[in-house]
Amino acid sequence: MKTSQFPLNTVKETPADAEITSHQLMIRAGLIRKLAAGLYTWLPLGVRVLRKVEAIVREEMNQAGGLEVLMPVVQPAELWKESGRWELYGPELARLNDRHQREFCLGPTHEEIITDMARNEIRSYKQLPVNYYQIQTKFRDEIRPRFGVMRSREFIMKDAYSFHIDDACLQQTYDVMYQAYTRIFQRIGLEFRAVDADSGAIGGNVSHEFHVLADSGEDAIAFSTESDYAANIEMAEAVTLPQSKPDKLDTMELIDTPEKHSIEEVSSYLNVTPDQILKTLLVKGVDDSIVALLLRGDHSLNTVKTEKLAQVTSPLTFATDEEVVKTAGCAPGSVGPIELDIAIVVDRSAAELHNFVCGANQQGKHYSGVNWNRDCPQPEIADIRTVQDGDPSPDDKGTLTIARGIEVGHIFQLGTKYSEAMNAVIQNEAGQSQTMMMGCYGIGITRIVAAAIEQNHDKNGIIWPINLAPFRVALLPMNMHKSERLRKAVETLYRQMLDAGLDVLFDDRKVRAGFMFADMELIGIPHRVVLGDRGLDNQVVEYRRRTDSESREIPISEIIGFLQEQISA
RNA sequence: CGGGGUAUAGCGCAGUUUGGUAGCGCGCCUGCUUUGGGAGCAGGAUGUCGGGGGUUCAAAUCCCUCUACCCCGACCA
Repeated sequence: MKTSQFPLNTVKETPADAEITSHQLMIRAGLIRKLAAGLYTWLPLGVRVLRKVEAIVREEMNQAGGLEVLMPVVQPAELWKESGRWELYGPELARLNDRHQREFCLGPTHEEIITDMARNEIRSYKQLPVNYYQIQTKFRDEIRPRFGVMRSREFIMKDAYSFHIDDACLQQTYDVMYQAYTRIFQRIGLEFRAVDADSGAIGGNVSHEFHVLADSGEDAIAFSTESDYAANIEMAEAVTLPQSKPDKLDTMELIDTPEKHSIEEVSSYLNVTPDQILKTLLVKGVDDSIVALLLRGDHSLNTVKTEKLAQVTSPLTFATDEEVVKTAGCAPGSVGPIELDIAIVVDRSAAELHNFVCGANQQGKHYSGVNWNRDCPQPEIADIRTVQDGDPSPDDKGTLTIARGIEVGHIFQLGTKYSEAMNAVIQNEAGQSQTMMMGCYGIGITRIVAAAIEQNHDKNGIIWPINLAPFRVALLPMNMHKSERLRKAVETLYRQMLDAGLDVLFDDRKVRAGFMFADMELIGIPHRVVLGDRGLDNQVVEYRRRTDSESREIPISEIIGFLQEQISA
């Protein structure tokens, strides 16, 4: 391709409304333009990248036995009412009426549609397992779209849905998809992790997320230094951190802690470390009750884990200050478990404390030297804290490291959540009706493009992994308009590159050298070949990798072979 | 949805306090010179000052109202 036929819509200035690097660079490099909040137009250069991602995903899905389908964006309300999600989904589901006032929605995901298709098309266990997928536009009316295509309202997703006769069969396909996803992200060329995940609103039990590692990621993931254990921090099991048992137990004392409310204040005032202080949080429980949650002072509450407790409400809601006063007899900051007559849950590590400090349920007073059972019955123990960097890995191998990740893929074992609600049954070997098992598998195609940039850029622009690059080679002539001999040589080289199957962008614009260099670095072309009159005299080109800081000379006759080697390496 | 902010040329911004009929940089067009890291000079085009209403001789500027967008919180590929 020549730049004269493929205009680069690059801009020098950073747009005011783009916050993160990938968003800024996508605008600056001319990949996307904003239409409205969370809605983006993909320009030609961006589409080339998008198609490369899609092609890899499609190949690997086909390779893994997936069957491509294409379902509508607009979906009838009836199916959503059948699954129960018409009511459950909330305002994120964009609803609309047609001219006959029939209700529809814009598909945020396609479980209902595929389940409807499957129940119509699949009759017998002999047709199972099947795994349908599509690469298609989704719409979610996000409360707050942000970060460009990272969290947009309209986006492209690869979504796959598998159907099975039993659990074992589902597990098998799930494993195949796990492997396929691993290959996809390897081929795309990003540093990633598969992590244990919460299955959230989609439903089901087993689930894994695939995260591209990047400091700007919205999710925190925890992984072991010694094993392949990895989990979303929401899910990562916090193991008990035992406290060395003291030789003798202190006596419990009531002490004045005037105006000392936070853990830090109490800690420095009493000169005890935060891990010796018990933190008491009051949250709303079922049936308008209040529940106390106890944590070590240096630990923080994990809401995802806590919401799974039977005693508390979901979503988790903190008690108001008035409710705290009414329940504990004092304001937040002095609350503790002693003689507190409500449901109490203590975190595993907090249950290990001895001689600890806690609130006394009297304004401005704490107890010190508190011990479980002697001073206060030990409450129900649960894992309700968020793991921290340096915690032991739950599999007992190594310690946990916390990293930031961008969720680009998520696979679930749904079980019969949708097939049961929508009566997707088949006949089994014994001739009886049986509800199908389902799995579902998503990849954010548009998000991958942003994540790739987030992980791979420098001050000059994007650094594409070779398999995502809109063009793999940039061919830059120096002042071609002044030298007919150079023009001929570069045109010849360009044709030879095309004939050799190289994905090359030939910059035939009449612009200065620096301008070309800056543009090609901004749009992130991995390999750069420069040819000028001087090089022509010596029959050499200058070659430079996007990640290199120096160029090297390669004989013109060898450059194509050299590039092919570099690209396949 | 709650809290905060912004809206002036394609982009980035000044002008608003103190009303007088719109400007800077980048980009764009033309010409000349230049040409190995986003060139220089000269000339040029481009604005319902977010929309509507009001006050006034006069509104980008003051008042009312609506809208869009951005940032902070809960969701997710």
